[in-house]
Amino acid sequence: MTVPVALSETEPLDRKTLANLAYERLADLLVAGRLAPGDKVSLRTTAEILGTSMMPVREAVTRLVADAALEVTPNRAVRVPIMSATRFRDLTRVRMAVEGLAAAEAALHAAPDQIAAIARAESLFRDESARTAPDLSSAVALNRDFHFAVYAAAGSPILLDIIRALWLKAGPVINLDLRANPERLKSGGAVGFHKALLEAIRARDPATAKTALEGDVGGAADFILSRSSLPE
Amino acid sequence: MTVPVALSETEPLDRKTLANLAYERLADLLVAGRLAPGDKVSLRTTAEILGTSMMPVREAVTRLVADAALEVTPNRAVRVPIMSATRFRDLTRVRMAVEGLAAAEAALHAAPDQIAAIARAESLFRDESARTAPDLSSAVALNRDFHFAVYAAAGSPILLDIIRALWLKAGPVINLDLRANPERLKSGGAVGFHKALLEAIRARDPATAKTALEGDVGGAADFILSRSSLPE
DNA sequence: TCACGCTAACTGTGATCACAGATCACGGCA
DNA sequence: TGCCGTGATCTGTGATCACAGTTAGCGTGA
Repeated sequence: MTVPVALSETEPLDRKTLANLAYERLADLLVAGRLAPGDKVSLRTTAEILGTSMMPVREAVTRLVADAALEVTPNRAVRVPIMSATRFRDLTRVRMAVEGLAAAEAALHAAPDQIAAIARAESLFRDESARTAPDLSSAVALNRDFHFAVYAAAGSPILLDIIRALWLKAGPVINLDLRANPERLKSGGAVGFHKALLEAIRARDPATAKTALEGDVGGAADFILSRSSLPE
Repeated sequence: MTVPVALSETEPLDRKTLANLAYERLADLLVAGRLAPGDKVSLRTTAEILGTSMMPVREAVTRLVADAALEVTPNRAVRVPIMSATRFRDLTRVRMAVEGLAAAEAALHAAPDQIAAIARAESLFRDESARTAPDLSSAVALNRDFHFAVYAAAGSPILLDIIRALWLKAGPVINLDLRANPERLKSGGAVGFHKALLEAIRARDPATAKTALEGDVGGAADFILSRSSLPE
């Protein structure tokens, strides 16, 4: 049996088990900052909310715990980990290195349609940020879309998985902070860094792409650390 | 209550659940190359071997599947993924970048006792490799010990977790190949690269450390790709 | 001898139950 | 009024059962 090329190049999508669906739900909440550090996640309660038995939720939570996106405390309670300033700095360093690498690779390898997708995502995020009263949930989602459009263009599935795991850890801190300090959307340089990143990718300039991304990630981190609501 | 400093700086170890023990067992088998690509892993069978119910194994396998260290085929069978040459190249590129970064950080931040531990591990691996008939299982374990002594010295828990996940993917291919072609232990440059890496760390030279590690990882990968038992 | 078909044994997934331990709120005592 | 003890209710962990689907092997047919 022969299959169209476009189809054979497509990644096998996750088996649609209830556990995978539960995982995606929880992962979305985490990267969107809808779950805050310290929030408890009960297996039975979320199972009831999702309308399933405890089993799929249990599996989803197990995976998130393995990624350190959730943690189970010694007292048998699952919660979003409380990130110390030290750990946040570590996370930011790793993100700048790994996502910087992905941005550089994207500059080298992005196909025309991928560049178009990145440009589209950049435009949507810029428009939302420019509104007088930006919708925070939309802005968070559009920021994520832009970043992952770039990372997808790097053409490395393994790197992409690593970055996804990093965002699960960073989401609660970064996007919760954004909801608390929405002025970062305007005063922060996100829009500028995105524009620079897009242009670097268009120019096939990996070094500048990496620098732009590091500015974006590092800038937000500095902002949060200066407000320093983080313990330790 | 006050606790000794040395104690408070220690990482909280994994809760000793049966699921965690099962995970460690399976992870060890994978990084040691004792499980080959394509090998099937039955939940019930391994549960019986470990003397538990299916439940802990199920949880361990779930985590390994999430890391792509195992996969469940569309026909409901869990197996070690079969790595294509393309994917192996991707994995190697990412490993060189990430583990290279860790090596550089280790050169910058390694404490004296950490350097001593690295030197000890280097020596043990060198001795084993020099034997007329090296024990492959020992050599594989000692190589792992050396590498992770370096990565631990980088002082980044997050980077360490990422690298652990990479080794779960690489182990079956690399260490299975080593068992098939044990001459790589002697002809390959591992011992030399390790020595260079150790010296670079001692000299606080991150660039050289990164280069040495890239040589080690890249050299083994080139050897395997040239033998090219990998599909695609 | 080869091919077909059937059954029996296996697969992961989901649900349910059991259990030990921790938490929390309520009530009684000082 | 303030504090301590206690039981009801919650927590995750492990075991067991049910189910639908796949695989593999054996026997029967041509």
